[in-house]
Amino acid sequence: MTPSAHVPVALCAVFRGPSDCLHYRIPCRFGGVDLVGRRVLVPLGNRESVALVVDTDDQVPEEAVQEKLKDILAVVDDESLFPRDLLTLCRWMSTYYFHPLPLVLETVLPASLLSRPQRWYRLTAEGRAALLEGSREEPKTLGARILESVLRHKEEFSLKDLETLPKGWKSHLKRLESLGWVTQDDRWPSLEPSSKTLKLVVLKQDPPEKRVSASPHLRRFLTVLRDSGGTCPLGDLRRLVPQASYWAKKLSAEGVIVVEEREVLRESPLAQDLDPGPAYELTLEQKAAMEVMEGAVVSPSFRPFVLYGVTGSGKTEIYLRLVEKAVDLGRSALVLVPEIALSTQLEAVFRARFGEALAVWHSGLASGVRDDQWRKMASGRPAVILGVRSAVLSPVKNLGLVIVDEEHDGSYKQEERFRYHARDMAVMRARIVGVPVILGSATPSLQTLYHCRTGRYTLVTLLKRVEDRPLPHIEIVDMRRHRGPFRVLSPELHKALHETIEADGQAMLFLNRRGFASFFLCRTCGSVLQCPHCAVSLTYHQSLERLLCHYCGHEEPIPEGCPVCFKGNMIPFGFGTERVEEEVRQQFPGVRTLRVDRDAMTCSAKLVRALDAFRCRKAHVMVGTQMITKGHDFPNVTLVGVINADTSLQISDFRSGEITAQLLMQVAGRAGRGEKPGRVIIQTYNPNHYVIQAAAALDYDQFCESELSSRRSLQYPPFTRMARLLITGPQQASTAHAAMELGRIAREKKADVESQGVPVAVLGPAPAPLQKLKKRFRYNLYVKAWQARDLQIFLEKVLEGLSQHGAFKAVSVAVDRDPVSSL
DNA sequence: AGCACGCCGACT
DNA sequence: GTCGGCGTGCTC
Repeated sequence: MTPSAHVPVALCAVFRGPSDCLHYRIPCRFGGVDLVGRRVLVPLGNRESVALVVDTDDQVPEEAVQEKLKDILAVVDDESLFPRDLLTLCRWMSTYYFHPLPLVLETVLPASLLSRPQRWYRLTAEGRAALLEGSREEPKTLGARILESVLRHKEEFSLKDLETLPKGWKSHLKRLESLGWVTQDDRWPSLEPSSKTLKLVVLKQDPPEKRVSASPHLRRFLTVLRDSGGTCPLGDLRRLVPQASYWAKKLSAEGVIVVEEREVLRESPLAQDLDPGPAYELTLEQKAAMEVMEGAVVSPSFRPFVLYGVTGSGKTEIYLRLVEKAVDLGRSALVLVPEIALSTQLEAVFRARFGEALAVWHSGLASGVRDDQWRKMASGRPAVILGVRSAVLSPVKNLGLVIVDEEHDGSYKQEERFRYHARDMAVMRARIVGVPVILGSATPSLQTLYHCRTGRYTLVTLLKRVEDRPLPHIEIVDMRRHRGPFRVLSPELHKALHETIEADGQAMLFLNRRGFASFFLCRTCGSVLQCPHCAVSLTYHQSLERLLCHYCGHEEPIPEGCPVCFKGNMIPFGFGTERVEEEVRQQFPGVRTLRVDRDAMTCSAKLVRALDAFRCRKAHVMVGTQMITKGHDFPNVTLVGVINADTSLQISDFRSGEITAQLLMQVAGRAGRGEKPGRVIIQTYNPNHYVIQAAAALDYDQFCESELSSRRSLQYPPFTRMARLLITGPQQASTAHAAMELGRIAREKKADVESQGVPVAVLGPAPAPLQKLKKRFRYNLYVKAWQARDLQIFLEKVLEGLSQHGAFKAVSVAVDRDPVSSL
């Protein structure tokens, strides 16, 4: 057949299929409808797969492809699953992050929408007769025998039921099929919303007063019902009124009430009621900030704003009012928060303000809840989405405003598989839709501040704390002067803790290291216990009495003696949060402590409870990691101690200074949020380091000034654009070889592109700081360019044809664009 | 990701 | 001699 240009063709991303999108013909019966964003069933090889139509007027590149075009078999959805802007964003991300579009879409869509129709099998009449005949010879393999037994006893079954069978059933099933003893048919997994029904009690008439006064439970039942406006979920009544079920039954039989069943979407389990709090007057500064940003919300246009406000300057109230504005105008708002900050006061505040319209989106959501949230948003009524990183990929329709709170936070960057930056994607999404985006922080990233200077972003500042609370007093303790037990709590910090507790205040101690001791060392041979899967030492956890790898989760018991020399004793070295807590307990008997880190806080509910307990002053001292630094407001905290300010400075990365400065400023911001003034003690071995000095002066601007100028002279981001190529493989030698080879290729292509006037740089390869992780060896190769598009061109050239290259057989190359971590 | 094809060890 | 192990390679 001659290839015809008139055949309509769809570009499809096949789920659980090849990493490139494939073309399929659109049969006439599907003509005239827009298939983009809908799922279709397509033939792939000898099977049928589910795919998402990504484009319909796509040009088929080669004639060779035209000849093998197959037809779309069926259209699955009645309408697009995606708001158009989200699909556009996905395609853009696929290109920018060098991540295959089908894989991007697989991470965006809930799992329930990815699955194929299931194949069901049943015995035919002929087959039943044959299998029940006694004289038939038993099949040889165990799998086949069990299969026959299943066939005899079960009416019908899917492939899933067979997965656990021992080998041999697959081929036997085929044989039975060819004999005509077994038939199969395909069924779609149920696509109905897996919602539950809510029983709603509606008051129809008032029962006679005499009866009501006779029963206190009935009286309460009616009071609650009336208080909630005559309509109340039965579940709520049950919780508040004894014997509610009995009365509901009785009253509905009498016609006093009606119980309606209504389908509801499951909610996030974190939903909780809270009163909206007193509406308060905005400060002059806040009003001015509102005025700058309001316009872009009212008549939407793409405008990036940076809300640079010191901790406690009231950024949240501005978010709330702008979101309110967008919702009032019938549009939706997307609010991104860092990982840890969810399930905190911010959620409560949003819940109180927006109630039903709020959808919470976080990684801990059960899959069913996530499916429902997806449907809720795709259905398109105006909503406020409050969520972590992945919420930037939520199918919110009719977006009117995007907010990224604490935009400098590292948790916006996904550090595995699909390494995207949610803050950058939030800006991109806002740009695609044409709406304003607000990046808020007390310590904006240098990249963001740089965009303000170049005029791409509009800077809005809040310099004053609400109610003019004073900034905390910062003290630096030179730890080089302290030995022995004072290495954990210096005499200065000890004294401050003592004074704080005496004065009935609360203290927070921060250390970004979990566990009791950082490593276990043999006194005789000096061996340090390492993780068998990663190139890191194991951390000693006293509470578990075990050694843990913080990177892969490996754990093992404490060895009796040294497993290397069999002579020495192992002793713990270095310290983490567990040890800090123990020191406090020992040095301050009777003082109540609370430890907040990943080990103590196994679920978000526990974290919420712990933070509430601390807020209610159930503990004097809270010891914790990153977790305690974000977004919490503890009015009674007057002392903040940074146990070791150097941990994040030691990271071998050009961003370590920026990260440390932000961390210290944020931690300091936790002190003195109430009426009492705050005090901050920073313990460090580098008291003269410019980052520590800047933090002590609470002068973030000054820090950024000097950091930016050094970044400029070193040609680092934000003045250049970087990408990291992470080479990993199961063998040391072949991975190292592939890394070298990639370096060679990159330098070869560098010459190519530079001859066309595209200046780029190649750095490395070098073993990654984490040389081995989860049984894989790791190497880094950095490339950089002065323009994003130049970097794109260069990366495309370098990666082109790598899969065919022999050195990359068992070795994979991951692209980490705009890397945040060098590990 | 599946599922083919294809080339080497333990069984009839 | 077969059955079946899982190593590469393609799927519009």
